[in-house]
Amino acid sequence: MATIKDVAKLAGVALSTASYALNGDSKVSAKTRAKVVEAARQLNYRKNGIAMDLKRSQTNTIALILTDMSGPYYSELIHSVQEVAISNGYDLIACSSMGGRDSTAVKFLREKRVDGAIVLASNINNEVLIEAAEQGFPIIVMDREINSDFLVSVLVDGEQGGYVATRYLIDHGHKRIAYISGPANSYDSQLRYQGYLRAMAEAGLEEQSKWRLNGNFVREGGYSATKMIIMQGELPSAIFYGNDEMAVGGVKAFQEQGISIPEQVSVIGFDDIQLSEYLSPSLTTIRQPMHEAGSLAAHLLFQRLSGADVNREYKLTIEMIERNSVRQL
Amino acid sequence: MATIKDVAKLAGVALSTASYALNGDSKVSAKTRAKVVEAARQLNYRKNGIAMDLKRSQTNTIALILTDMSGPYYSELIHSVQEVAISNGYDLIACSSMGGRDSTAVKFLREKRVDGAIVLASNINNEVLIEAAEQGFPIIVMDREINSDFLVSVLVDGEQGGYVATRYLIDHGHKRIAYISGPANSYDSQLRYQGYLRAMAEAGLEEQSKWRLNGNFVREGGYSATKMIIMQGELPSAIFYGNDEMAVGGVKAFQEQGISIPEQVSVIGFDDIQLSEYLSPSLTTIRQPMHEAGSLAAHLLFQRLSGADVNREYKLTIEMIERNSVRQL
DNA sequence: GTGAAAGCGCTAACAA
DNA sequence: TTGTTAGCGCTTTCAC
Repeated sequence: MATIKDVAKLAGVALSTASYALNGDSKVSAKTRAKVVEAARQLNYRKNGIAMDLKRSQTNTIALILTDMSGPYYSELIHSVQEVAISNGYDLIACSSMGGRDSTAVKFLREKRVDGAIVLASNINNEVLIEAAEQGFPIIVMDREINSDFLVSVLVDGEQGGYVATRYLIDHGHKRIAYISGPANSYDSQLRYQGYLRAMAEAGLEEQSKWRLNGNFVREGGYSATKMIIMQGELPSAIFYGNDEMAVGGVKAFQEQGISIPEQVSVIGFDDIQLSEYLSPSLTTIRQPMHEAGSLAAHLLFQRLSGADVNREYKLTIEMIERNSVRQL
Repeated sequence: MATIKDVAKLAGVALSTASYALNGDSKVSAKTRAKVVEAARQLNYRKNGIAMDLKRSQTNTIALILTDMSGPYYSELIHSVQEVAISNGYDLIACSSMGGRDSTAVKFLREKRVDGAIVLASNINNEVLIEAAEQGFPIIVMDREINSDFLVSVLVDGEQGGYVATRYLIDHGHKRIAYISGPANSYDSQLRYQGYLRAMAEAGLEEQSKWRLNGNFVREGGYSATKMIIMQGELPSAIFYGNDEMAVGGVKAFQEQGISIPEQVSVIGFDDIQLSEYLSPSLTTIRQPMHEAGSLAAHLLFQRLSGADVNREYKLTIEMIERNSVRQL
C-alpha cells in the first residue's frame, strides 16, 4: 500500500506539497501537481480515509441505524435520508443493531466512527443513546420519546393512528373490534393500543380481553393470533392489526378457513407496507409518513451538526389509506 | 471529548497503562485497572474507533455495497451476509452506490474504510473494482464476471434461469412467447435473454421482435411494455418478464384491460420477490438462491481475508417456483 | 506491572 | 509556491 509519503518521494516533493496537490489546493503549480499526480498513478496510490478522518476529526458520514437493515418497510425512509445526506455533501451508511450491545450500531455510536446518527432501532436502549450523544455528535431518534441534550425525537403519532383506525371501524358500524398487538415492550404497539382504547371508550364500547392478542409484529404472529380468534368460535366483526405484517398473516389464516374478508370480518392494518396494496382484498391501513419523517430527521441532524438549535421533539401525523378490507355494516 | 490521555492523567498512570487497562490486558493489576476504569467513567470517556483503526491498520468491518440499499429484494442477502460477518467477529455496514463515482460506496472502496467488500451494484464499473481490490483488500462481486486478482465472482446462473423459465412455458404448450427485458446494458438481463433465446431455438420457435420490449427492470416499465403489447392487438400466449417487478406492472396492465391471467395470457417472472406470492394470481417465477449466494460470498471474503486461496468464480443455480400464473395449454 | 516513546497516514499551520 | 513540522488518538515495543 503506497502512502502519500511514497508519492512525495517519487515525485521529488515534500509531503505537504503532495497532499496539497492531491487535494487540488490552488497554491501548487500546475507542473508540480502533474508530477505528483503521475507519481500517484504509478504507485496506484489510494488515500487512507481513516487517517484523514482522524486528522480532520470528522468523517463526513452519518449512520442510519436500523434493527434489521433489510425491512421493506424502511425503503422510503432510507431514500429520503440518503437524499438529504447527499445534498449536504455527506455520505450515509446503514448499520444494523442486531446483537444489542455488541452490535455494529452500538460500536459506531460509541466509538464515533461517524459524525452523527439517525436511530430507528428499539433494541438499543436509552442509556446507550444518552451516553453516545454529545456536543458535536447529534443523534436523531425515530422510535421513542427521550429527554436528553443532543438527542432529538422525530415521531409519528401512533396514538392518533390507533385512534383513527379504530374510529374508522366504528364509523363503519363495527362494535366488536379485536386488537392484535406487537411485542409488549414496544413503544409503538403501546401507543396504537392506547389510541384504540380511546376510540373504544369514546364510543362507549368495551374491549374484550379474549380479543386482545399478541402477534409480536410479525406475520407468523398475526397468523397464530388470528387462528386463536377463529378457534374461540365467536368472530369479532372487525380486527385492528397493530401492523400490516400481522394483518398479512391474519388474512392468510382467514383464507385458509374459508372466512371471507370483508364480508365476514373486516380487517385494518398499520404501516402501509408495499404488499398491502396487492393483497386481496387490498388492505385498508394507516400510513406513516416515512418519507417526510426521514427527510425531517436528516435535516434536523444536519442542523444540529452545523450548530443550529432545534426543538426536542417533532410529531408527524398519520394518513388513512382506504382500501377494500373493511365493510360498511 | 475526553481522550485516553485525559483518563491516564486523571487516574495518575501512564498512557500505555490506561490503554492496557481499558483493553483488559492481563498484565495490569486489578487495583490500577479499577482506578483507570473509574477515571474513564468520570470523564465519560469513549474510545476513538478511528484512531484505533488507523493504528491497527484494520477496521474489523466489511461493507456490503448495493445500488440502492433498500430494495426488498436484498433482504435475504443482507441477512445471510450479516450472519456470517457476526460469526467471524466482524461488523457489517451497507453503503449505497447511488451517485456513481462520488458515491459513498466508491469512497469506502477507494479509501479503504473497511477491510473488504461484497459488491452487488451494477453502476460501479469494473475499473473501480479492479483498482480498489488488492492484497489485503478482497472484494467479492456478485453481479458480473470479472477477471482480476483479489476479485472473486459469486454468480447465479442467469442464462440457465432464462432457459428454464422459457422452457417451462414451452413445456406448458406455449409457442408465442414475449420477453420483456431489463436495461440494455444489464448483464443479468442479457443472460436471461440468452437463456430465453436458447430455449426458443431448441424448440424450433422464433422470437418475434414486436414481442421483445424493454421494461428497465422496473414496475412502471413492465406496465408500459405490457400496454404496448396489448395495443398491438395480437396477444402472445405467454410473457416472460425479466424480473418480478416488471411482472407486477404487467399484471396490473392486464387487469386494467380486463385480460385475465392465466386464462388469456400466461406470465412468468424472475427473482421471486416477496410480493410475487401474494399477487393474484400468485406469480410463477424463478428464484435466485440469495441466501446461499450471500452466505457463500461472505465466507469467501473471510477466507480471502485470512489469506486462503479460493477460486475465481462460483456459479449457483436457480430454482423454479411454480405458482398460478401459467396455464397448461 | 508500569512508563516512555515511536509511529499508523494524513492535514494544515507556519516558515522559508 | 514549496518544505518543515506538529499533531489527530490510539496501540504496542521495549526498557525499567
